[in-house]
Amino acid sequence: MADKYDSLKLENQLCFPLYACAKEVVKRYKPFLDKIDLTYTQYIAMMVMWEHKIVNVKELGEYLFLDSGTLTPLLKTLEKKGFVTRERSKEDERNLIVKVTDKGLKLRDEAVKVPMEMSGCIKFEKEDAAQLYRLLHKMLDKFE
Amino acid sequence: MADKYDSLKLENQLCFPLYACAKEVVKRYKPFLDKIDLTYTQYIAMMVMWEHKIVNVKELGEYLFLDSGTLTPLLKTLEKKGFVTRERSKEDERNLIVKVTDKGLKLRDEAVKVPMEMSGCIKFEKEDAAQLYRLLHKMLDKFE
DNA sequence: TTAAATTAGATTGTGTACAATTCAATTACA
DNA sequence: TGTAATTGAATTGTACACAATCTAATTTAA
Repeated sequence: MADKYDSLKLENQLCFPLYACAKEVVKRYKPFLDKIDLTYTQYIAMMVMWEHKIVNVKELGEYLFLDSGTLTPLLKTLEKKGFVTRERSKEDERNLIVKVTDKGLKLRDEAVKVPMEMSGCIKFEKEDAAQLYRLLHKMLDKFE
Repeated sequence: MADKYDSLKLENQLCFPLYACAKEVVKRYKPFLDKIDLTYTQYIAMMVMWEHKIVNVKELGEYLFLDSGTLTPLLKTLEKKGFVTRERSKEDERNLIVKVTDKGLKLRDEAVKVPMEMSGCIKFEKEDAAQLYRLLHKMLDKFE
């Protein structure tokens, strides 16, 4: 039953379950992230901010694999919500310095609930999760 | 060095490499898909069309994990490009029947090059790819 | 059999993603 | 030193993605 178009079947793709899984997982974050007024992309941006406190847009983009076209409006939104501040660097005015605010830091105490709630929602065996984590990072490494 | 916020570190997430990998892979399809005038989402939609020839929007959405809000404009675009036709079912006018056209079928002969070109682009060992495929489908299964 | 419930798509509004371009600041170098 | 090249963000335009809502067609059940 093999034919020359087998490589175009959805079930023979690796990219498709990757694409679909990522979407489905992000979708399942929504009800929990709604409670702390963040979208998924804003949430991972805040993860970087919580850990590093101060970054510029370029660094943030490298952490998140996102460019200024995505980050500029996203950071303006986070600024409007009061979670970060944005200002040009004095040493090099090309750099935009993003800082987490007190309000942003307070949000962290709410956000710690999210990973807990999610782990209750997606039941994936520890072994499998570890394997998946390893393989995805192995792939990501090839992209840098 | 463990603290109560460890669960919020980017490096401790499973969702993030999933999200980032999916994006990076789709991005790498672009130069090849440009040559056949398809976006990634249009490409996977055409995969379903090449295999099934005729589907309605609901079925297509179930294959692709997408809803009408995404598919309606996407199918209109594919119709404009001449790759599919859209018409209401006579038996049940709620159903919109999507059919691949001759031009759409011809495109398949160009599209078979894409998986080949991609496999040359992303070098992932067969063993790892198989593992990753298995784990992603295992996760997708939990979402249905 | 007709009013209520359900179903399939379409529409609207918000928020990404990203390629391509622009702009201003800085750096390199002829 | 002054011009060219580079760099970091912002902007523009296109295309998703999806929640929420709407509409029309069909099914259900009283």
